[in-house]
Amino acid sequence: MRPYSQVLDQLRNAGLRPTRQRLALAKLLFENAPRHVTAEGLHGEAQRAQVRVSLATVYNTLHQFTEAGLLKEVVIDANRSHFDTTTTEHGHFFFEDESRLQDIPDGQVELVSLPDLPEGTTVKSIDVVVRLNNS
Amino acid sequence: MRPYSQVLDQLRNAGLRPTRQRLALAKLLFENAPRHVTAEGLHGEAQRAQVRVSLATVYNTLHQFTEAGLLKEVVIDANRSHFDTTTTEHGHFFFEDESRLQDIPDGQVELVSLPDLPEGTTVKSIDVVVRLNNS
DNA sequence: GTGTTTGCAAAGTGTTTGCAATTTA
DNA sequence: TAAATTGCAAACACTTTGCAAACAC
Repeated sequence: MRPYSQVLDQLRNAGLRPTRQRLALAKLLFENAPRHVTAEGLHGEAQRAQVRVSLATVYNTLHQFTEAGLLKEVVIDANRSHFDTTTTEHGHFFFEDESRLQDIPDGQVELVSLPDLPEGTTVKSIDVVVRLNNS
Repeated sequence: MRPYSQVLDQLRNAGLRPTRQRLALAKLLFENAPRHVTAEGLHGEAQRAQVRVSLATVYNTLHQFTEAGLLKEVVIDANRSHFDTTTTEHGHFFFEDESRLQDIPDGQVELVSLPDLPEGTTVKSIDVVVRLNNS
């Protein structure tokens, strides 16, 4: 839950100018958070909301927001990149038939323990995905 | 651990003719199992082993083997498809800096419990990925 | 022989990039 | 007005596909 009002500050802190496009995309993303988007999907939404923004800019913006810590990229789907407004650690359901992502409520997918790490490595993230089929 | 000798039978059972290309790829895959490959990587290996096989055939073969249950596709990397000779449930380390995959030993990444599933769904698989950075 | 498989090259898909025009500070 | 950002179209990387030739049974 990241109030949209904080977003402007976070853009500034990340050295990102609050352009019309970024603000519009941030609004779509964070006023409806928590949520998951693909570039294509967010672009379509923007168009439907009468926001003129190119697909290239949507891609750039998603990556910039990710670098700024506003989003987390979720690698789950061989065909498409997904982004999540929730950046804290949590698991995902992935509906294979619809290529749709859904958060697993906190506390429902804890690991028994952290595995022994290979020498000279640090954990970047731990991703738990429960892949689901209909029926 | 799937002995290479079983592979011929499994190809037959899957209705796949044991062609020169399939046998050669199966040999590379299962004589060195457990292991992880990408299409590009396996193709390179085949060439180095003097096996003439096209990249298109490598792709086709990897998918056919996956459908036949000989391999499991691991979606972990936004840029490339990875395949694993171990088809039973287990976690993975992913070395982000090298785009390399490694199995987590059995028992080191168990979940405390299965989360409540959304209505009308069944679990296809549960994927646990520990993403690692060097140092 | 008949149906399957292969390899090539072309097409496809999602994503990134170069650069001129535009916008922001 | 200097630097950042956008949008377009082209380029890209990986993957899939159509089809004629080669192969398996």
